[in-house]
Amino acid sequence: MKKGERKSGSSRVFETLRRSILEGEYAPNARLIEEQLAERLRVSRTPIRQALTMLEAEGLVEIEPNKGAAVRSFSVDDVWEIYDLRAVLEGHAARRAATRIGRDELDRLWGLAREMEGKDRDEFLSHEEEIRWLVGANGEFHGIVAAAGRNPRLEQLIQRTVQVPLVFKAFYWYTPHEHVISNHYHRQIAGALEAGDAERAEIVMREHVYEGRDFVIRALREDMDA
Amino acid sequence: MKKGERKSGSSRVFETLRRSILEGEYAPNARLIEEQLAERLRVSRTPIRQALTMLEAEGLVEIEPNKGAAVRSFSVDDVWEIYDLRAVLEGHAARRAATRIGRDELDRLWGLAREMEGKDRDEFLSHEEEIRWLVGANGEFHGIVAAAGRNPRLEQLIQRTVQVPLVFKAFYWYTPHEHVISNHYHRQIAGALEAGDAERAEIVMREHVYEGRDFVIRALREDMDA
DNA sequence: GCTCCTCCCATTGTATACAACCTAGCGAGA
DNA sequence: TCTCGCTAGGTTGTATACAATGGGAGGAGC
Repeated sequence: MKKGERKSGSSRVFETLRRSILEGEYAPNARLIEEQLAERLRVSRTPIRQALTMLEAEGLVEIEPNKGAAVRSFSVDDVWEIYDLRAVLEGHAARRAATRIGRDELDRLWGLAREMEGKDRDEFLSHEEEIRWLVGANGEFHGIVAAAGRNPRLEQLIQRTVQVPLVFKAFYWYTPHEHVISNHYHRQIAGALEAGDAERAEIVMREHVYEGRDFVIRALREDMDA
Repeated sequence: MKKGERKSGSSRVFETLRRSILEGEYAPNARLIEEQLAERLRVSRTPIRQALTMLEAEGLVEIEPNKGAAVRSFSVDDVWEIYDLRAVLEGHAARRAATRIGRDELDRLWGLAREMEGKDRDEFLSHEEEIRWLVGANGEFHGIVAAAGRNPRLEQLIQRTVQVPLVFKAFYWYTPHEHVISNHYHRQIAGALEAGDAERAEIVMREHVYEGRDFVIRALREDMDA
């Protein structure tokens, strides 16, 4: 028996649009016109509308009644808010995870931490591919911690809070220095979790998030000045 | 048709269904059949489907592909999860609110605290009406604190986390003793916020939430035994 | 009696037709 | 020139028709 859930058209549309938005294919504030999307994705407007409704709930698009949907834009204040939430939510997840995480999850965390440092990874990737890989690996790392908190609602909230277009863009701006810092925190987090030290896990995770926040905000300002 | 009603059909349907579910009009796990709802609410299936999609995002209904929507049910574990989140989210909101809340909001908090204690309230209400009033007042109290955290995303997360059918039911189970405790915490919270004591505001709010959690869990177990 | 198979119907998923609405653009009058 | 109002085109909101899915009743075979 396959684990596969039968994908209805609307959820395929939903996932497609979500990816496109997260990867920045649609610019912030770009209008999403139902008929255009329908034609592009070879479905009628019905599943498009359903997907847009779901995307609005996820906070990725904004729908104004009788005016339509647009890709949500994120101001510097929004970024600040988001990271404030991430610190609280992911910190709490880390705290819970410290007493709940399993051996296999810890192994995966250490493995990811090593790989993100460039070790155990000998394939040649283009810059674009490497970024994409890093986004995935980093996402998986944080996802494992979130899941190890063993509170599905918390996990979902984190998922929704983290998934914004900027996260993808941010990795383009990272310099080797930022990666070193980030990797350092990943090891610290894995260490605290392995030690079962809930207090330290939360603190370190929060610091990691704040570090990311400060960098992204700095980068955003520079980007705006340029 | 009355003038000034700008709301589209689907959002009216959404609000109607939401209220009904929150107030327990539809039992947990009850199937929500589109055509029945359509007939009852005098609209076609289209806005019904849209509303159901939104309700699923809010976590109030569960939609299984090709099988339809059902009112989501909440296990004891779910309740535990929810209150765990509430403690973190509302605690954080209270912390933030301590340095951001305004005079008028504080006044309203004190006013609500007094009213919930039965003071300044001389109308005669039936038990049903009183419960309904208390749910509203308590919701407003917590809503003000959440809003005073000045992070709209946090506020929204709290809203979605708090709004589950059980919250409404729980008030039916409260005895005078529980009300005394709850009111005591409300005063403590307002006091900490007025003093600008962020640390204490967070701690007291968390205690308040945990108090509620323990009571609801106890009540749920008794309810299941009976 | 038990299992399996098939068909049927209730219900959901999608497409399309139509109504309501918003906005841009033009022109008339002050 | 500026403002107001009107019309037209484009887009969203809703209704309806049709296709696809799933589950259950009932019968055939053992």
